[in-house]
Amino acid sequence: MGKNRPMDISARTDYAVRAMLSLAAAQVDRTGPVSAEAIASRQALPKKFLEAILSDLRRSGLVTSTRGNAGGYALARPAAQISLGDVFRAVDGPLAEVRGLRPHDMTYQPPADHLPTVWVAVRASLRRVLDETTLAGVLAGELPEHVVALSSAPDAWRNR
Amino acid sequence: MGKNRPMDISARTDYAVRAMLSLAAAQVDRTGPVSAEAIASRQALPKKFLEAILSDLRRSGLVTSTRGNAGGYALARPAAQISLGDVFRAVDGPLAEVRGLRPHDMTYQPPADHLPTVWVAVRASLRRVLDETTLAGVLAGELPEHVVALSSAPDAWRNR
DNA sequence: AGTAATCCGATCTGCCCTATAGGAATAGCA
DNA sequence: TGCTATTCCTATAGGGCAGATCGGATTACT
Ligand code: FES
Ligand code: FES
Repeated sequence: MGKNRPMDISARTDYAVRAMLSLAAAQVDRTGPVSAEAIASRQALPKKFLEAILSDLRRSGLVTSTRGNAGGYALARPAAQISLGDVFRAVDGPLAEVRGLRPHDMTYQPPADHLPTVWVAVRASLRRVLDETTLAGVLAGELPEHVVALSSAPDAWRNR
Repeated sequence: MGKNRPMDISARTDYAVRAMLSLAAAQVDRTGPVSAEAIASRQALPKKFLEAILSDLRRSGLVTSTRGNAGGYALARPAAQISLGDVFRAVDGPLAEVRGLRPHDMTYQPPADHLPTVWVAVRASLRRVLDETTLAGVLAGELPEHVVALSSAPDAWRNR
């Protein structure tokens, strides 16, 4: 058995989301830009690694940065207009791939010829959760209805 | 940007599913056990690699094997009672993890404290697709209603 | 000038994915 | 008994990338 899970939320992605949530909180409080150091110490993230991740987020246009004294990072848009899907794509690229290709680019011989439909459904299902959940929503604990429904199902919290 | 996608269906998983579909077809046709060589040549898979994968599937109890002349592999249960989720778990372990841990085992500091709910929803969403799609369903092109709905949405087949 | 940040490139460690090789064990058949 | 086809097991190689850190260059404010 391999060790790479089909769905693996990497440290980089996890850190990126948590950093973005910190920036979202700062946006609400109307305080100025937040330094990497501040985020790192409050969320217990490795500082240098975090710096690299914030660079990715800046290059993707999700955050703005200010250099020099009293500089730091801030969200480029209102937290309600940034989805987790945006963050995922900024640090990891496309949400879902099959052997390094986009799901709909796979071609198969029978009897596997209906597989692309399943792969596309998997990706669509991910998008429904990640593209409709915003930073503001996570911050306030107000998630989309269907996300709440998914997470509150009987054994959604149990292993399988 | 990293290269590991959040959802990455690996070669091993892809091969496993295609091999299982071949065995499902053989089950319908009531022919005997299928050799690794036969599967490999018909689905264009690397034979030795496939052998290792079939070993995983056997250890997980999804397929049975017969050694010696005219031996090969066969599904251990009817194709309608084996889900893609079963196959995924057999070759890759748990469907979804966050930094190597189960989604509900993550603990966060505010303002990230609502994240576990989202992670659990992501996993639940995956389960809804993979655990309810069976080999028989993929073989016949008869997928669950909500899977068809997901895959037939307007831009489900487009990049984003 | 001094200070506090971002920014950039290089580097290190180890793991694990993909794939192959070689042969031992097994089962049917002539 | 020997022949053949096949699973089964162990070992191995190559490459790539995740995770993380260092040192310094650059920028901006006071
Ligand atoms: S490749 Fe089979 S145990 Fe992992
Ligand atoms: S770590 Fe930033 S480009 Fe990948």
